[in-house]
Amino acid sequence: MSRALRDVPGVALRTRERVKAAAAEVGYVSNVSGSRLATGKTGTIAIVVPTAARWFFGQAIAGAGAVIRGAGLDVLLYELGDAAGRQRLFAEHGLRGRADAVLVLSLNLSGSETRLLQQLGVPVAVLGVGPASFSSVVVNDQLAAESALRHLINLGHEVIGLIGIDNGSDVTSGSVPPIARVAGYRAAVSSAGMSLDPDLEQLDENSAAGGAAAMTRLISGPVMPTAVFASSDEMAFGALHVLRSAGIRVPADMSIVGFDNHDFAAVVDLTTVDQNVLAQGQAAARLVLAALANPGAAPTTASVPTRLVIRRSTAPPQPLRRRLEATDTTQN
Amino acid sequence: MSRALRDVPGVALRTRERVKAAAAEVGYVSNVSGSRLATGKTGTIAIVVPTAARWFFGQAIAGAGAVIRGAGLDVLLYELGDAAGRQRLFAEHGLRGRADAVLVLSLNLSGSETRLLQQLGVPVAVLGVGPASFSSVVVNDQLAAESALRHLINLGHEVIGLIGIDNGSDVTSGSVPPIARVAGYRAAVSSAGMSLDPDLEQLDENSAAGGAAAMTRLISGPVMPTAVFASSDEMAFGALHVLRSAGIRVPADMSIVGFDNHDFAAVVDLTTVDQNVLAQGQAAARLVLAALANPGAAPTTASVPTRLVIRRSTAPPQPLRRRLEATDTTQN
DNA sequence: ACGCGGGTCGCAAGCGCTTGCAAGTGCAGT
DNA sequence: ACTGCACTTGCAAGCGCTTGCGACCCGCGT
Repeated sequence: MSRALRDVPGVALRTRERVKAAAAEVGYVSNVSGSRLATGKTGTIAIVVPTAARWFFGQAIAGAGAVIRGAGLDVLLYELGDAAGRQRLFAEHGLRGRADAVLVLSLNLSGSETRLLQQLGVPVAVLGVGPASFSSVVVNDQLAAESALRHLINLGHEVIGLIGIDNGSDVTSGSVPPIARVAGYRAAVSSAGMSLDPDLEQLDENSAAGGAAAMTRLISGPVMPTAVFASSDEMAFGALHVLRSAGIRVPADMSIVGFDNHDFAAVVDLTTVDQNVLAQGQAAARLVLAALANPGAAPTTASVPTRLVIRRSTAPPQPLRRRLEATDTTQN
Repeated sequence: MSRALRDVPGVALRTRERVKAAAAEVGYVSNVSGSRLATGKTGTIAIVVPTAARWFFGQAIAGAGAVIRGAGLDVLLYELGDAAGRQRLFAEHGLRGRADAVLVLSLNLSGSETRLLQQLGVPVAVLGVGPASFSSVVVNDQLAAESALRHLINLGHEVIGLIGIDNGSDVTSGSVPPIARVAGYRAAVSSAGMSLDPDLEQLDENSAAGGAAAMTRLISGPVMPTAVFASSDEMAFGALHVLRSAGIRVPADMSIVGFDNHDFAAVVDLTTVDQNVLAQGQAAARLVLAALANPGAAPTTASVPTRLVIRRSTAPPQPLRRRLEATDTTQN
């Protein structure tokens, strides 16, 4: 008897126990498909993500997954992979009926994608800025970037470069942060009375290679900054590599601050803005669980705080001084 | 008519088209739960993994996921998280009826866990060494470690340290490689006519912090090695950090080689053993798909080749020379 | 023109579970 | 001892899909 196994009221305690004992004896396990059909619920939440192979998404998946599993639900993982994969998932009815809710991690949803998600008829929450019709968890990227910049400004830096994220046409990348972080950079620089210089803003793809390329452009440009704000730690890592190869010492010759607090930021002593991605994932999952529990409710927006983590990649600018020999280019 | 939509033979072409057109018009999408109940297949493969938040598993999930999705199946992600989560998944019938097959990534399965998986009655494949009853994809860790060691030996190193993985009681860690890599280290050292010294073998948890701790012990031990083999890149990163802080230059004063070819190995110029984790994930998925297509078949073992990637963290040992000033401890 | 057979079509019987409901049980009140 | 009520129990009707099978249609051969 189904009611006994599921602890539904309306069954005498004795009967319940008898039934459970019998079930255990035979090794009976209720068939999931049957109950899904009968109830219409799948007990599953879909997580849609560009790829699981990048740090940010790994963190977010782990955070969200823990909360979802804690609620007794399963997680169905959809990695978009590339544009074709993205198309496939959204265009066909790839998600229909497979999950009770969906969690979209850091994707710039197009209008039609938003519409398709709505037509699914299940709660949707997004990580990052998204359509107003969905719950979302955000980080104040602009403010966070500004705080990083103020740190550099307070140290006395007057020529500060930007390494920004240029998503280009890459579907595996995130959403709005790129712009917001650039805006934070500009706001802080301007309000410190310094002028904005396009040569000091170098955008590239969000990766170590992109960061390296951007830094290369900065240190070979018309004005050499004494400090650089990188929009992601991965880009900062690439930038550090270039600096090391070029014999430019950090932080003596150049300060650098990143964004993320990636696991390896501590390993390379990178000052960075900590955005707790794990917590963001958890918050997003909680939002979607709340929507599931209370279907009528209006979409909510949760905000996760950031904080600046100061390590040893930032220091006051060195006043005109002769450059030491770069004896250590190969040092790690 | 179900047969028309699914392109099952036995339906006239004209009828099929008519049905499809009508379905499209009404926006009809077949109910997944219904078909699952009727067919007994879920169209889903479960991936069991300690956590999605680490590089290795992110890569493996992405690799396996791409193949699974390519076959038109969904992936259900189970992260163990901790011992309790592991217990929960295996002990209760957490997986029963939810997936047509399961892929276990890098877990040392206990006897009872193996038995429970077998009782699921679905194909199981594992990434890493596992029970003979399951298909598996492996890497020859010992040979790979030996090749790394031979590289150091050929460079002329005669005192080579080991930073090894000590899983301790951590469930979120992997399987057999720790031992195999240590064995490779010992085999190569011995066969080069050098003697093994317990002080040169430092085990710690597989993380940057663990690598740092192990390296600290090595450079403060009774014999100072001129080269070190680290069993994972993450440990090597931590080790590099310690060396930099200590003013020990790489590779001038100390060579170091890692294992993994982690995304950031290139960024820190780390010589390392590339084990194509993405390919391992793909291979594991293919194994499980094959088992699904051909239920009777005996378990297979696929082997993924490794290769040594030489970067700038290894060089011949410097013969007795005076140590330069460590002016650059803060450099990045 | 009639019969036959290959090819289609549509009905209906499940798949295993949930749940409303009628029947049944036991106990307290009269 | 009988009636009434609250609580249990077990039955049966779906949930939406797949699939075996009988009914049917049409065109061919005789």
